[in-house]
Amino acid sequence: MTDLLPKAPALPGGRRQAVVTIREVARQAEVSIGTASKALNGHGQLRPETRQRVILIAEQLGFRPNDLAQSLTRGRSFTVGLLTTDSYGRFSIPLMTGIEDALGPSQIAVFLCDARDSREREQMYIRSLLAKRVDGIIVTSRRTDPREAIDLGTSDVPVLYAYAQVEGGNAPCILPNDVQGGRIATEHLLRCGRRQLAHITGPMRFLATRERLEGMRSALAEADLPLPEGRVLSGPWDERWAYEAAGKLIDSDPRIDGIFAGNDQLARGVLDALRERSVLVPRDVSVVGFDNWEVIAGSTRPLLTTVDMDLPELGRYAGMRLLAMIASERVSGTVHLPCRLVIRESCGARTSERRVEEGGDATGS
Amino acid sequence: MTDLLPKAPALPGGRRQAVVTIREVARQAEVSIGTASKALNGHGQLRPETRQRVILIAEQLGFRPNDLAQSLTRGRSFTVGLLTTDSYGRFSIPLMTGIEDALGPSQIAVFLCDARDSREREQMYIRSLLAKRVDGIIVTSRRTDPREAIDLGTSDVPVLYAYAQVEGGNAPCILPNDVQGGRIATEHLLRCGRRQLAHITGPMRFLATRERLEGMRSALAEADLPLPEGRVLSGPWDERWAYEAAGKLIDSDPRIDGIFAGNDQLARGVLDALRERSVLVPRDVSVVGFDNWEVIAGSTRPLLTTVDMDLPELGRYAGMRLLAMIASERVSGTVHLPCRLVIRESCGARTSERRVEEGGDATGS
DNA sequence: CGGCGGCGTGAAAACGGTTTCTTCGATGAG
DNA sequence: CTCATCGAAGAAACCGTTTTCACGCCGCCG
Repeated sequence: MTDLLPKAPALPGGRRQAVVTIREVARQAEVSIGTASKALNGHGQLRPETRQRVILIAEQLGFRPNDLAQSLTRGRSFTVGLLTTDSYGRFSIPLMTGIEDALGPSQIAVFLCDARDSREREQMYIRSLLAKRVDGIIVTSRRTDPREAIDLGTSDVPVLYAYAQVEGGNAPCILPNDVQGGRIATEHLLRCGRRQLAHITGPMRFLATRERLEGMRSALAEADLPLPEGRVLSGPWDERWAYEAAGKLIDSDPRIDGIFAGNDQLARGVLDALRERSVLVPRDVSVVGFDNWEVIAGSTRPLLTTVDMDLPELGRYAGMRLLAMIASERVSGTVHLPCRLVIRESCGARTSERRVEEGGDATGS
Repeated sequence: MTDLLPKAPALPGGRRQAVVTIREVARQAEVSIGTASKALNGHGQLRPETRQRVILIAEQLGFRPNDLAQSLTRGRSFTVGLLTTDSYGRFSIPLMTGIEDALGPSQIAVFLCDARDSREREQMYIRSLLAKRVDGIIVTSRRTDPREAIDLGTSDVPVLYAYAQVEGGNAPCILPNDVQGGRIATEHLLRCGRRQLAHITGPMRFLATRERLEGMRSALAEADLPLPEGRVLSGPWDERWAYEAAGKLIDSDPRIDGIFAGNDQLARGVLDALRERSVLVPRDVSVVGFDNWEVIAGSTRPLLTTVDMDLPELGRYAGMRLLAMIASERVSGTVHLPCRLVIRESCGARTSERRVEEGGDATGS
């Protein structure tokens, strides 16, 4: 009599597992479990009539196959982990958006784990992801400096680094092309007729800082323009520092007519300093930022022209590559994706014509 | 002929599942699978010697139990889903931090899903979470206006709304106390000796906007001060609008000595407008913001005194309640958690003494 | 009319664990 | 010396689903 009751498994308390299993579907459709499975998955050869009947019953009952059981037999979980140290979500959320877009069609879900810059938390998450038998792991971060590879133990789950890279080795990494980003920012300033350029940027210990500067240098070199030491100011990623630095710079060197800021926050500080000195942007000086962080670039006066790393696209690309790795293709090496310029008001371009400047193609290395 | 292909082997290609199973552990430890399981989980009665041997072998082999299999027998997955529509991560990431803190000790992992404001995506994620047999779902959003309840079909998985609420019904919701937040902001202005207060805030269709205003009104009423209609300006959540609004306001009504802004972005616009008019903050006018969004509040001049909703704490609280629900406790009704004031420079308080003002206790409703 | 080859279906073995039920031997009490 | 007891371990059922394999039935051909 009561032996029909599911005998309340591990769930403490008395909550009933209202979930309907394939057993129940099979019973009501008066077929075997195996047949029900085939009917629902479009496999095997069944009489169309039978198949329809099973499907109908399943729908009526609101049957949803248990992913856990499916994963167990399939040997994979249709899930990938996104491991991040970016606790603000500034980079990881747009990245995740792109990854989901790439993985969605394959029915793969993405699991975001925030390691909060702690080695132990990271290791904990890795173990958890491996235990969940994820199909792959994407590692991302708050900046693109090389980091250690994650430790997978004996597992051979595909791992890919997106907006993050590994020191040495040839693990697959997807990165924005900071050099090209610095170059298009500079080229845009030149195209606006600016010749006396300066750079206000973050600490030189960051790879991104150095690469953006390198891009600027190369663009200037092509135009046969110098970049005197005094016009490259490196400090903390701090708006107030940029404000002060820009103030001093423009006071001591009023000929400057174009400033490339290492990120949007710095650019904002620069704009403030200029405005307070009644230096008009973009009439007197053009300013370009980096990041296209909407909350900043969309509210400065004037609106900020800035470089966009297109993180969603980077995520999509990463997703595609991970898919290939899951399909056992050997993927390795670093790929740099181009940045694009988002033109707003701070360089003097017509705001009506809100174009986007593309850089080169993706380049392997 | 190709009708044999669809059987798409779980793992395409030849990647070897290098993972060691409990079978392998049992074999090498020369015990049965059941015994191995007991040894590793501290169950059953085994000779200490046997138990140790199994554990040792398991460690050597780097054995990690397959969560999928465990979840299948246990009937639960030790995973909860965090469903958000906040594509910036501005609210969901801090919230997630708190949730993880609360759930971590119970070995429960958190799955962040970004529905991106699309009903279909949301439904898709819900189905996916249910299929993964999550132990619970926390719904969050970008704003706290009531929304529809999510549709779980026949499932009875515990659902909790954090920084989000459901219209009607008595689903469990955890919200910041915007009224109290508005009140402590106003009280602080009063404590700084300000008497001619104004409010620059977002659209009145947002619940948060109305509640913060209500809090301001109640604080002023207690102090027997009026809040004339003309001193409450409602517009878009847009820094530039606030900049212009504050400018006009202060021009037309120079007696104003305190401004409470509906969020930090608006506060920033206000500060800019005042600075351009050489109105000194905090000497002439005090300004309080709302949100304590570090990227803004930490870089205004002067640094912004603002209300913090303490999302991580809200998350922790939500996590605790969800835990109770998972343990089959009946939890319902809305809970409001207090906001706190983060004192920086924009109100004239000593910056050295960086205190935090607490509001009342949590209040059920 | 008897084998034969589909077709449609059910039975059963996986997947990797947990848990209950047995079994078996050693021990202590009567 | 016998029997009940207990400790330690193995056997087996189970979780929900997929997939392989075997089986019965049908019509067809010879």
